[in-house]
Amino acid sequence: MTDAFDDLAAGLAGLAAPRAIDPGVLATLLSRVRRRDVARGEHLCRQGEPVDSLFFVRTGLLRYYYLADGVEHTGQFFDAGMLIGDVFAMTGGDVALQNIDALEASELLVVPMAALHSAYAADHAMERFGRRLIEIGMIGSQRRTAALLQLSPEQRYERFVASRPEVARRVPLYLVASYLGITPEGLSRIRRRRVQG
Amino acid sequence: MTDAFDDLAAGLAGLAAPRAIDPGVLATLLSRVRRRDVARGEHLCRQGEPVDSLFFVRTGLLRYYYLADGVEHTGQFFDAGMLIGDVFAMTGGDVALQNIDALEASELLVVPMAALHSAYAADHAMERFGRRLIEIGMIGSQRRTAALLQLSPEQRYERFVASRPEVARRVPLYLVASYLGITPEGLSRIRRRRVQG
DNA sequence: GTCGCTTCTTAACCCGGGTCAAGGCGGGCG
DNA sequence: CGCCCGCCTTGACCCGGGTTAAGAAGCGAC
Repeated sequence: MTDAFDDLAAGLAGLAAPRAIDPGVLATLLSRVRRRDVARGEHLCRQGEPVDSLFFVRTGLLRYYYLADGVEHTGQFFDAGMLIGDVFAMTGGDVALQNIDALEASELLVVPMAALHSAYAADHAMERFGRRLIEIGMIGSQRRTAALLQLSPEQRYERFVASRPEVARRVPLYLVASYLGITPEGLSRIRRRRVQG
Repeated sequence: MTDAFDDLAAGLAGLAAPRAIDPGVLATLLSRVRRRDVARGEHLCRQGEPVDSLFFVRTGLLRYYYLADGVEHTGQFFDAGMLIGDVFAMTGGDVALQNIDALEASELLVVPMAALHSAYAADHAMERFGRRLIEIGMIGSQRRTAALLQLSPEQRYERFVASRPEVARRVPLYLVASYLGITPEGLSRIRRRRVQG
């Protein structure tokens, strides 16, 4: 499982690295991490159903989305190096509020929530690390809210392409539309305007 | 400062109460909490400026908002019993990304971030409590994102009134509009439709 | 009382994106 | 090879909310 640690450590290097975490606690946590390969289209969880893990994306691309009267609304995309999980389910909610599926064949590391909670309980520094992770996610979530409030669909599209060009290339446009909160037809028109005007 | 503790404890009772937190650590934290009364319209922080505290709302009503080319977009309202603070500034970002102001004359408890971080460092259970707080905020933020993605302004208004009737009564409509992501005129039309039919 | 400010509403016009319906295109599979 | 299906685009029409401009109601200050 050393390679799992390397990937996780590398992926999380941008955050305050887990320096002070007790090596034994970390080893125990990592020993419970499993690899999992998922095919494009495969679901890791569905809203209303119980989940017991969160996922580290080693390669590939995933998203979480909400389903409202037949329409999918994409919350966020996750590519290599990111952690994806249902926060509600992770914090005692037991069932997921979101759906998570793979947009490409992906290679994941599966972190059992029970193992994570054990690690939190066993080591203060680990708990702190978890707090930082959520805080960073919270800032991203608030930024997304701000974007939805203050930008037009067209501006959101430009900003999305500018900030995540890699993801924008790999994701089909109808999913980009569902992330921007518009229809595929709407996005198509926006793109045409950009080429012509 | 006992009354400060009571209020905080009562306000946070809905969360996993801070039972296991070391009494000494808690006492030290609470000893550094100060009361502050703010007038309607007063700002607690502005985007781009440093902040060093977060706030517990004892009475009154506040909000945070973003300013984009002269237009205010309200992120969330906070009334009695809630904690309000700029997460980015609270996590090493140093300056605020948000503006916070009082919509009514309010009575606050001011928690210095330095004191909070000391308490986090001093006690594992306190750190965990902080993690839970952020997690709960994160779930709320994701719910808000989902609402903006999948509901029309009209639906968002209905849902807002249904879920926070107290706040809806106390907040001027032009601020409700800025929370819903529409203009006061737009909200006015929505309300008229609802009355007529 | 009245001046002035804030808040809310109304009306007219505009426009972006939703909706519906149709068609194009490329790639996988039989 | 040819078919089908997933993905994308286009066009026509509609409609909600933005924009602009104006005015009404409430209310505090003087």
